Amino acid sequence: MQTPGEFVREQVTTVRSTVDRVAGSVAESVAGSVGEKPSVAAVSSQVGDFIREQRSAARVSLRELARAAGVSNPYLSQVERGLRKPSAEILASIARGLKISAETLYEQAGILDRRSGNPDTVAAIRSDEGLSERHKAVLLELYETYVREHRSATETSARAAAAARPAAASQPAVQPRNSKESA
Amino acid sequence: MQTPGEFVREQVTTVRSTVDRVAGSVAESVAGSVGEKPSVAAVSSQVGDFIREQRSAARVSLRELARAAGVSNPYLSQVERGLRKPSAEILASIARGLKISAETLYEQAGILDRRSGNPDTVAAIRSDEGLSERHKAVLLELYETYVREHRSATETSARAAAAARPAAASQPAVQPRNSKESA
DNA sequence: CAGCAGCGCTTGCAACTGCTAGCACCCCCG
DNA sequence: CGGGGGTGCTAGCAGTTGCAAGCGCTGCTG
Repeated sequence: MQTPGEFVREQVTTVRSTVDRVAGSVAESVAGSVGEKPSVAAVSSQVGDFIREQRSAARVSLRELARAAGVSNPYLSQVERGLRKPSAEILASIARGLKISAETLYEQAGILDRRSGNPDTVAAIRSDEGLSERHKAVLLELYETYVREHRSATETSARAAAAARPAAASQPAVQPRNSKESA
Repeated sequence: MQTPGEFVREQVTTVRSTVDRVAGSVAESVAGSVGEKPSVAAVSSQVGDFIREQRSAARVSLRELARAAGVSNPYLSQVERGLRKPSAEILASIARGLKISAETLYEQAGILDRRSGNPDTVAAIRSDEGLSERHKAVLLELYETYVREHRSATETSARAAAAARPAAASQPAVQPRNSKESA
């Protein structure tokens, strides 16, 4: 029987080989939704629709929002109708005008991927100076993977305890073994 | 002892960096008189410097990164030198090529606010309720491994820097090792 | 009725982004 | 020496972004 330390070490080794594969898709998980030209048009329309929704909800005219945001109203109109694809700076300005977070619009625009997990943990890893940027990216990706697993495992076990184990085997090399060890 | 070629190369490098510094301050003082521009120029230079650093750390040529990122190498060169301000999409592509998260580059570019995290990554992971205990252990082990690697790379770089000081090779030779180990 | 204020949108343009073609330089080989 | 491979950068250009000037429409007022 393995000691806990050995078990962890083995996991780390397994994780290492997985991490190399995962690392290649790290920024892709963020950029993937921005990569393909076809979806760009849809995304422009999405953020435009979203802006219009928020503006309507706030009962603000296009000109009022444009003024508040510091952008031209014709341009804002074009953005809302998906005719133009605004830069991040413009999105941030519009967010300010709408009194919502810029990240919200970035996500709608497909610029920023929604992060799972605890923002504090994410921020801790991101700001840790003892890590290289690449290692940060790898840890964050793994962290998110685990959080998603934990979440789905929690939901699955809430539904049917018997089905919980097979469902946990949906993730790559790491989780299956983990699952086996606990069984 | 330096060869004549090395000496000339060193001189050219020195001249280059001087010119860049002077050019940078010129652009800054010009932009400063326009009001908003200064911070934009500074930010463009910041993300460009950061990209160059990460690229050097990864021991990747400009062309290789450009290829990996799917952007043109002249454009990447201009971005690194702060001559152009890339869109979020381009930043995400570059991040993918560098195998780091896009958010990192967004932060450097001033598009995304940096969230100050818990200074203690270990504590953050430990107290994260979105993780199972096993996953916490795995993440922490990996984290420690990475920190150790980073630390030894830093120490190696400190030694290498001392040895390399006469050659004045402020360029990478140091961190590539880190990159190799993680790759 | 005309005039005014508001609404959102059209049009043309300057500035910018990201690219291609090519340059200058370096190193190595036959 | 010339040729090949690599490096990073220059210059010109097409397409895009964000703007200003202006349009057409609606409702209200004297």
